[in-house]
Amino acid sequence: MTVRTRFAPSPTGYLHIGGARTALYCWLEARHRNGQFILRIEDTDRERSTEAAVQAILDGMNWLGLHQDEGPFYQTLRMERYGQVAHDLLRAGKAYYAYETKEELDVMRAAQMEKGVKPRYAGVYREQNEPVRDDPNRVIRFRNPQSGSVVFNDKVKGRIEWSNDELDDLVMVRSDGYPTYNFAVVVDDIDMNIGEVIRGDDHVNNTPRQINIYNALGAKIPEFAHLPMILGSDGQKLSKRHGAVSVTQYRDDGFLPHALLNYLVRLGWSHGDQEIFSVKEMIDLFDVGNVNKAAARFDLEKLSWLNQHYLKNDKPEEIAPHLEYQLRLQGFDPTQGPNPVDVVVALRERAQTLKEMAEKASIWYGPITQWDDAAINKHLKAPTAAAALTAAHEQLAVVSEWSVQAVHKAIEQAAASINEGMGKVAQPLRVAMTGTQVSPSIDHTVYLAGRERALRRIEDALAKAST
RNA sequence: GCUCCCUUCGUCUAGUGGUCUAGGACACCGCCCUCUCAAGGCGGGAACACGAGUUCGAACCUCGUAGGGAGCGCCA
Repeated sequence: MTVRTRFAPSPTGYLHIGGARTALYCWLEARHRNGQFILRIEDTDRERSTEAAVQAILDGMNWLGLHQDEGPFYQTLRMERYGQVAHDLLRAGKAYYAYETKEELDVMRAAQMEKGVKPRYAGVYREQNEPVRDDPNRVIRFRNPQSGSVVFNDKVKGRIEWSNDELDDLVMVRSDGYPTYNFAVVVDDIDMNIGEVIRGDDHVNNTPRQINIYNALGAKIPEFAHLPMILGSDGQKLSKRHGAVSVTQYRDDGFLPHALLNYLVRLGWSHGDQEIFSVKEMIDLFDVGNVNKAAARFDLEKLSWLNQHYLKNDKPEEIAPHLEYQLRLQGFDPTQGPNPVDVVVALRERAQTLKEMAEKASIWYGPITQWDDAAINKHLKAPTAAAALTAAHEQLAVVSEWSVQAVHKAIEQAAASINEGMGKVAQPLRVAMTGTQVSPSIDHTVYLAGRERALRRIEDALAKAST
């Protein structure tokens, strides 16, 4: 028997880090157990759901490569079905109509809070058996059992027991005819044959009431796995202040999807001491039963480390398209400079993100915009600078085939010709090429500039050196 | 207020009664390498929230305390 899991976001905003991890775990669990992964959009809250949010979620999932086997299904397209199930429950006496106004309910709750008891529905309609009547306040409530308790074995939290007298008669169908979350999920999960419900642990409290609905419907109860939250680096709830926003923001900040996936899979789950996981390894090794119970903090530095790990270890040809995306994002034309593959090779040990890489690469795709005065004074105005630059210019001008090796050799010869070490030539040259004293190895730095641009920059530097 | 959940280095975690003077990774510090910056190599400091109990023996089991979180909607 195969397992079906689902990711069921409500489209009220972008796909954030917590949601992405939930999606990843659902996807991994389905793949690991050879099952199906279903995507469902929970859009019954018409006030807050937007089409743009749906698109943002789809974009995020797509970028991460978490492709669903079925869906996306939209709850608003299943209205008829919810109505039908609600009426079945009504007919069976397991649900009833109630007519309190929101104000009446508020008063009820406030009074209970004041008395120090847990606020629960305590209206009259449960017992009154009121027939259907036309009333703008008419809702359908679930007749929750009043005694006994609900027990379930959460795959991450363990055994959880909930007394039924903690639960009240929740609204299943609102006065506007739309189903509420707790009712719609159960109907959907039954209809979609979801065998394992994996979601954030803010839903543990809802689980007992949902189990009661499963029972009322005579349906098989799925397995549950409630994932702990992801906190910001300060231990507080994730919010915009942490910069931890939509997953596509991580794309634009220069992270590789695989790096984010690897980071997320290790946040709350582990396999011994292993830190690096290919997607295949994740699928093979992941088991939602091994997920930690405690919330974890999001650590951008570790994500960055992983990102650089993949920058260094993936094939440069695979990284290059991502770098091109960044270059364009920063307003550069990747065709007006060196092959991005070569840039990746030169910079991958010097940048943790593609954004950083593109910033450092800007000098090869456009003019030097930042001149470091200290660098000019120290290296271009050094006593040997002019001679070194002139020698380099001579040697580079006659290199027959422009390659990293040939450039390296030319610079060596330039140094030899003026009886100086590499440093005396490399540093002025570096400033000439970049405007700063920091860059990749000098041969790569010159090579990537291209011969014409390199020679021109040496001439410009010579001019600067003499002023 | 009530209910439920959580607690190992700064952070992510290993650990399921003896092999733990608690292991790995990120970060941090030092050294080496070096044309700059990195990357890399080597080394270092750093944790079982607290208190009782069970046991020959507890990071691991039980209870309590403290701290943190979630929920108590015609939101999801």
